[in-house]
Amino acid sequence: MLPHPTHATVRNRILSALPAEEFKRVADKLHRVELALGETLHRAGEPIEQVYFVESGFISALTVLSEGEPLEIGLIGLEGVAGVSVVLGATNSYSEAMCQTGGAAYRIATPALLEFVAHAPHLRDLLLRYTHVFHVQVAQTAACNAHHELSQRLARWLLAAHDRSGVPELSLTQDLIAVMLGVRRSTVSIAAGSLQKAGVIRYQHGKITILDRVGLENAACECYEAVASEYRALFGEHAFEPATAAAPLA
Amino acid sequence: MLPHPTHATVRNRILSALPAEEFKRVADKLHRVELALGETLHRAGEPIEQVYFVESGFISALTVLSEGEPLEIGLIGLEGVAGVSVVLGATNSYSEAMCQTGGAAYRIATPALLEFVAHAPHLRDLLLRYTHVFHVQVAQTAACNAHHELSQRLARWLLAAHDRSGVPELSLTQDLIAVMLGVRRSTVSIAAGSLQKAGVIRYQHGKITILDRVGLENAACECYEAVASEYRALFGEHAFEPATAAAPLA
DNA sequence: CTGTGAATGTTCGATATCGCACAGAGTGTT
DNA sequence: AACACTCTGTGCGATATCGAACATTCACAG
Repeated sequence: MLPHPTHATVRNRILSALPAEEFKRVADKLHRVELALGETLHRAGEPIEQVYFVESGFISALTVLSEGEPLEIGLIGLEGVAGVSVVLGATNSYSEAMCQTGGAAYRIATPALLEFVAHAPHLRDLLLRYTHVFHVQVAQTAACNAHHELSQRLARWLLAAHDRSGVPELSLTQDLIAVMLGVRRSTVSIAAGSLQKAGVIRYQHGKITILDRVGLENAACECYEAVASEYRALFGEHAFEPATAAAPLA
Repeated sequence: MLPHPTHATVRNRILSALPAEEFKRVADKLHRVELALGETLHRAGEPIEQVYFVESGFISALTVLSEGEPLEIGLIGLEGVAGVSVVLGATNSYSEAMCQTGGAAYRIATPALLEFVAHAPHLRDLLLRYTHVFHVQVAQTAACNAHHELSQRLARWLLAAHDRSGVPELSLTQDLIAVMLGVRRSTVSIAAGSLQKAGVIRYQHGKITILDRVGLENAACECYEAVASEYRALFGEHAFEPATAAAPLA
């Protein structure tokens, strides 16, 4: 894999949406990095040195509460960027950004990105629009956490993960999902068991396969669709679809 | 009250932080409006025609879930702006903005604001920074809703309302607070009763008085301080203090 | 094939909140 | 002073999830 992206092969939705001229300018400063499972890109409270345009896999944004466990507030995949808050003037990360899956990204040093943002209007607009839809995702999560049952939230989360990873088979343990959703693993076990009985997912030891995407959408709360539609409103109809959405799922 | 703000008397933190030259340019386009209790500034899904720089009282940003009740995701007071997402490129509001208290604001038509943002770098930077801290507030709320007990969340909310309104006596029923926090009124009644027994607040028929600010901070979860410190990091040490903070509370 | 560790299933008492109902207390109006 | 209405207190069965423990099943290494 080349260290710099090309406009033809880049998967990240923001980079691929750039006009050729801006893409060419920014591509030189982007360096491909492989993301290991469990790798932390940004730590809460610490400076954001690099910004990551996700190419594959997905990143969890986690709020760390002092008493104990982190809790996921948003997912970032190939539709987005980890560390985008530097564009708003933040220097340190308020959240933890962790790769849950293994994957890849193009990364750029924060000062270089800010330099481009000041002189590349399309990139700036795309990053601001992405900031907005990420904000909507977080806001919906706040309401969802307060009001929806775990079974619905689990279905929503699996849909979001599917969208962002682009593959129907996810390497995820129930233990990990429990931390993301802020509940006990045993509660996830029960909810996941129901989904499996209903035939919409299948899982065996850390591998979850989505068998029935529509069934999963029906099992999820409205929050999935609310976020997806905001993406579509700002990025167009196909912005949120995984690259391999057309491929058969099973 | 004059229809346009003056730099000497404006209370809104973003407007008052503008350099004189930019303030003068934007002041002409700002029109003072009184906000009635329960008035809706923006409706979910509808265009943001006007942006409001809050002068007094506070605005709730609410996510409306289809099944029923709205749920508050953030509070906006004189430190901020309602409708700031237009700066990120959004045209429609994803949330409901409602005035919970009665108050006042300076409002500006969205196209006029966007015109200024393009040519007033300080205003743009301030609005982007405010967008960031509001985002942090929403993110913290997402975690808080999932993990913290109502008694802590209630204390946090009262602190935030106090900061944003600038007065220790708030006209708020438990019924209203219950909707904001997404719980039953009877649950609020129990939590508020504990706080009153402990002597940190007092309330009678829709009036809540904060008697012991420090006691309330101790009763609140870390989420209050986490958001406040992010404000301080981006707006300076005093950005988040109510104008009347030095005045005795009781 | 077999053992080992990880992942998952299951149970159970405890708890916070729900959802609802009704009583009591305060405020403003006539 | 009496009334009406709003706001608040309280009780109670139902429920989702907690928190913890233990049993079981699967995948992989040797």
